[in-house]
Amino acid sequence: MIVRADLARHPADVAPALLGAVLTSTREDGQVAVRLTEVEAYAGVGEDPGSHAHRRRTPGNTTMFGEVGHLYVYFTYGMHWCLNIVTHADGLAGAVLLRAGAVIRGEPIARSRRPAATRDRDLARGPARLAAALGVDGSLDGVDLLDLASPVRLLPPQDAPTDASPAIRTGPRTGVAGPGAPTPWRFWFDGEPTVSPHRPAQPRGTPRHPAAADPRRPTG
DNA sequence: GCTGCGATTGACT
DNA sequence: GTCAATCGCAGCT
Repeated sequence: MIVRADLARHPADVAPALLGAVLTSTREDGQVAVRLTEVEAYAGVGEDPGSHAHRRRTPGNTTMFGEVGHLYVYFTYGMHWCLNIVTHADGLAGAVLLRAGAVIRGEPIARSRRPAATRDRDLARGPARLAAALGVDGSLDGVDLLDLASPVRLLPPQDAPTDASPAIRTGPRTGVAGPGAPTPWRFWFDGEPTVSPHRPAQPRGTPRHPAAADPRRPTG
């Protein structure tokens, strides 16, 4: 049983404790459960340049400033949803990004939602893939993960800790550049095949499209 | 009002 | 390894 107080701490403290926890989503087409294998911590205003809440509260990040234990869902790259669990000490804004997991229940449903996945381990391998496998989008932003009646719920690890539990590893976060980049706030299970490949942040200022490329196309 | 870019992914070479 | 897809928001004018 996960209680609110477990999440009312700094996201960097909460994040490793969430590894192995189970996220379940119950949607119209069925229930899918995922065991978390990779997470990243994002702290609040001023403290963490990589966080959505770094600058100030906006309509888009309001959930991050709200009660801990709620789901923060954001839209990125014009097509992907990403899931976070709101966690912070009193009066701050913080969240743990759910980067990857292993589907432990409802695999056929997850597969139907992720037709591009060719292997089981790819069903929830990556933040947007995890959201897709669970069937979660922006309409579920702000739901209480600790409410029994919620469509998305957070449950403690189902297996008792044993010597065989995978070691937790840490490293710099994915896609975060600038002053906050070296902060080792990415946590994952060592050797887990569902952990997403780490991609270093792309340096800014180097145009990806050469000037010769004209975005206009002839009609056709 | 306009512009650039992002806590990404999948297809293609 | 490289690159296109696609849109809401922040920052600037």
